[in-house]
Amino acid sequence: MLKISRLTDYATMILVHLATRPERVSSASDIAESTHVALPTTQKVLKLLARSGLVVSARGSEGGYALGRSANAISASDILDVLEGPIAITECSATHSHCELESLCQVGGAWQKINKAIRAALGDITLADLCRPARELPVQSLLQKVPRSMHRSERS
Amino acid sequence: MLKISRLTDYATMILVHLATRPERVSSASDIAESTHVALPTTQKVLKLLARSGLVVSARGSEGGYALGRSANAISASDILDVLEGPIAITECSATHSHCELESLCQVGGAWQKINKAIRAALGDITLADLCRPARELPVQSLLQKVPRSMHRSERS
DNA sequence: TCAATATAGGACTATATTAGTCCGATTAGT
DNA sequence: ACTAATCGGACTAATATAGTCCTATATTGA
Repeated sequence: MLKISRLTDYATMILVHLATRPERVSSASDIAESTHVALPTTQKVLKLLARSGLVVSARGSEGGYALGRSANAISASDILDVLEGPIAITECSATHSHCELESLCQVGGAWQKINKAIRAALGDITLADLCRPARELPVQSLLQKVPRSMHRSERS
Repeated sequence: MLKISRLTDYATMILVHLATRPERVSSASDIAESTHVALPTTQKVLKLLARSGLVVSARGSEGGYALGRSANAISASDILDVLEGPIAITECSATHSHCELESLCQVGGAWQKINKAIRAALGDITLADLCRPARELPVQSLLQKVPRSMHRSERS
């Protein structure tokens, strides 16, 4: 819950990188070098982003990628939709459909509603916001333990 | 992102079940039968819940489980903390603290902020809310939970 | 006290998801 | 034509999650 995949993390970095270079296209290898994400992974992410329209691509020599639209027209939920799909917080499996305890089945609906509200809130946060330094935001100290696996170990 | 694990789903169902029976303790096998979750899995979830204090347990004959506190004193984020841990949305690993591209490193901080806002909102949703039909949920407060400075701006 | 009934803790396996790499094809510029 | 790119997708590896099972311990009541 509330964990974004590493690919989404990379995608965000890549998009921020592109947002700072609105004029020109950047090749996958340039982006990989700048973001310190391994090249094959960078390529994979860029392909997903390009297919969704969040970035536009130019093939061939001197080709590369650029933002598909301006940074404040790209929302956090746009990014999540591309990298993780419009996944529901839970799916009420068919095996529960004949459940006689309807109060339990409604729980799934509650999670869905929560999910929808969160996505809506995320729709108001833009890539331009993400480009701004985090320290400009009201700081609330939050000590969270992070699993080893969530670290960006793949970055070179 | 925004996907709860199946175990969390089970836990919620189990808690809702217990919330409807505040007077007596229910054994794991009773709960398994009522929720249609396999017994070993039910036991696993209950053990986690008991360890966290969300439910209290009584061992031995005539033992079982009951809610550790009233349903409106248990929040959605309490449940998530127990089943999924206080996971961060991303974390910039210490080995990259010397990264020369500060703007990219700050992206993680923005996700953290978003995560915190969501968790805070989830802290306001109680087990009692989850027992009620989904349309009565107080989720609209979510939008206010995101720091103002992160909302869409006209800048750039 | 003994037997029956529970939970407690944790090891273990199986499964699903995610990450990462690589290959061949296509496209565009020089 | 040659070179430098993206495109699509297959494939493997790594990781996380789910689910099961075994042994120990506690409680109750006959």
